[in-house]
Amino acid sequence: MMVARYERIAAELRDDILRGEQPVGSTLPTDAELAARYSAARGTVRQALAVLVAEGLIGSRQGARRIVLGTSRSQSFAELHSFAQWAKANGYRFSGQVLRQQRRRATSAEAARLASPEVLEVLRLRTLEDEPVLVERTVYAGWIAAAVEVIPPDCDSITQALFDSTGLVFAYGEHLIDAVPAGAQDARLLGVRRGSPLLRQRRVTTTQEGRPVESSEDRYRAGSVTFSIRNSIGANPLVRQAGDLRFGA
Amino acid sequence: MMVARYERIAAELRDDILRGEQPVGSTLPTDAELAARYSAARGTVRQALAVLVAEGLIGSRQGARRIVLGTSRSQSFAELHSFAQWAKANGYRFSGQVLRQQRRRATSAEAARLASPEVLEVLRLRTLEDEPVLVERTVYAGWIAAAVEVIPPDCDSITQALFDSTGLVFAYGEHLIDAVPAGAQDARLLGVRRGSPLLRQRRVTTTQEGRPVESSEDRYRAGSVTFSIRNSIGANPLVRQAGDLRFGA
DNA sequence: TAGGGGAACTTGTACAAACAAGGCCAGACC
DNA sequence: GGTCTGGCCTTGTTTGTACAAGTTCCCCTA
Repeated sequence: MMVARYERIAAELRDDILRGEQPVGSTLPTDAELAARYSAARGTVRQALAVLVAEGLIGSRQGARRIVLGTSRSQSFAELHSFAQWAKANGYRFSGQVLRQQRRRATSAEAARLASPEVLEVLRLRTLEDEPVLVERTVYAGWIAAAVEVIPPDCDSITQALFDSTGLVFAYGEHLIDAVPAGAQDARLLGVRRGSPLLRQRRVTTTQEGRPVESSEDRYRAGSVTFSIRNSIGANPLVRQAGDLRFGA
Repeated sequence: MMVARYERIAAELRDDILRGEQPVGSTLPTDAELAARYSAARGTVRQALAVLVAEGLIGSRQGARRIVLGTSRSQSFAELHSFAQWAKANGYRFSGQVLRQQRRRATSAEAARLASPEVLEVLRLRTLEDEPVLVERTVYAGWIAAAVEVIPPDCDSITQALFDSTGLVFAYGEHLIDAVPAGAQDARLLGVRRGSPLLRQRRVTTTQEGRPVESSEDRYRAGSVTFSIRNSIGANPLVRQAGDLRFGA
C-alpha cells in the first residue's frame, strides 16, 4: 500500500503535536524549513499542513507563523458514520441487536430520499459499556436490502459487514441533529421515562457515486454520547437549521 | 477587496450546482476542460474543486469523473458561531436580550479553559420569529470583559459588536452538542415544561492566535433549531464523545 | 455471448518558480 | 517614551510540467 508523501509528512507532524513535542500555542517551523527537513517541495509540505488545518490541529494566517491550536483531532468519517467503528476506536465495550426487520413499500418521502420504491426497515438497539444507549431506525434502499438481510441480527458493525460482502463504502452523508422527547418505544428500549430528552441524529448516506444507500434516525440516551465539532474559519461543515425543513414530520 | 481566482471559480461552479444547471448525480467537466474554460492552470481549478468537495457539494475519486452530490451547501463558520449572523442570513426575525451580567472570580475549570482568573458571566435570551428559542450562558475571559460590558443589553449580534469595537474575530471553536432536560430557569425563560428536551451546545472560542475568548453553554428549545452536518470521506469535522469527558459536570 | 485485455481518459501526487499579501519587528523620528 | 515607517519574513496564489494510479469502455477472443 503506497501512501502519499504528504500523508506521511502530515502523520509525522501530527505525532509531534499529539506527543506534546509541539505544545498548544507553539509555532510550527516555516514552510521552507519543513520542506528542507523532509526534502520535499514546498507545495507538498503545504498539502500536509492543509490536512492538519482541516483536522483543527493547527491554525494558519497569511503572513504569520502557523500555531498549534489543539491536541485532539477530529476523527474519521467512518467513525462519525458507524457507531461500531467509533466505539472500537475508542476502546469501548459495545454490541448491537436487530429487534425488527421487514421489507415494505417506501413512503413518498423515502422514495424521494432513497430513489427506491421498495425499502428494508430495520430497528436496532445498541449498547455501550453494557448500557442501552441508542435506538436506530434505519431504512435501506431496495438495491442493498438483500445484502443487509443476510447480516446476522447480532452483528456489531453493519458498515463493516456491508463492506466485506459487497465492497460498499459509505462516502458521503448528511446529518441533522436535534433533541426530542422519548416515545413509548424509545423509553422501553433505553430504560428511561417517556418524554425524557434524547439526542436525535437523522442522516442520509450515499455511495461515492452519489447513489443513496440508507436513511436513518438514531436516538441517543441523554448523557451517553456527545457530538463534538471542531472548526476553524474555512473548514466549516456545520449549520443550524430552523424547525424541520427537511425530512418532513 | 481582491478575491482569489480559485475562490471565484469555486463560486461560479457552486452557482451552477445550486441553480440546478449541474443536477445531483451529473458529472462535472474534467480538470482540463475547466482549466480551458476559465483560462486558468489546472492547479488553480483543482483548488476551486477542493473547496466544493470540502463543502460536500461534489464527490471525487481518482480516475473517475467528479459527481454532484448535493445542492445545499454548508454555511460559514461565522453562521455556526453567531446566532445573529445565521438568523439574518436566513431571513428570520430575531432578537436578543441580556437578562443578567456580572463579573466574578473564575471557577478552576473556567480558569483553565479561559486562562483567566476573573471572568464576565452573561445570561442572554434569544428569540426567533418572536418565540423564545435559546438561553445563552456565556463566560467571557477577563481581557475582553470591558468590551462586552459596554454593549447595549438588547444588542442583536455580540459577534458583530465585538468586531466593530475591538476588531476581534472569532477564529476557532470547539463545540459539544447533546440533549439535556430543561431546568427550572430554562423552562421559565423558554416557556416549556421542566424536564422537557433541550438541545445543548457547549463551546470554547479562541482568537486566531489561539487565545481563549469565551466559553458558552447554549440551550435551544426542541424543534426550534437543528444542527446539520454534511461530510464526505476526507472532510470530517465531527466526532461522537461518550459521556462528559470534558467540561466536567 | 461472456469475459479478458488494453488503450484512452481522468484524477491524484510531486516538483519548481515567481509574485502577492499580510504580519512582525527594529530602527528612525517626534 | 511613544509612535510610525519601512524592510524582512512567512504564508497565500498561480502557473507549468511530469508522472502515478485508478476508471471506463471498446474491442478482441474464446
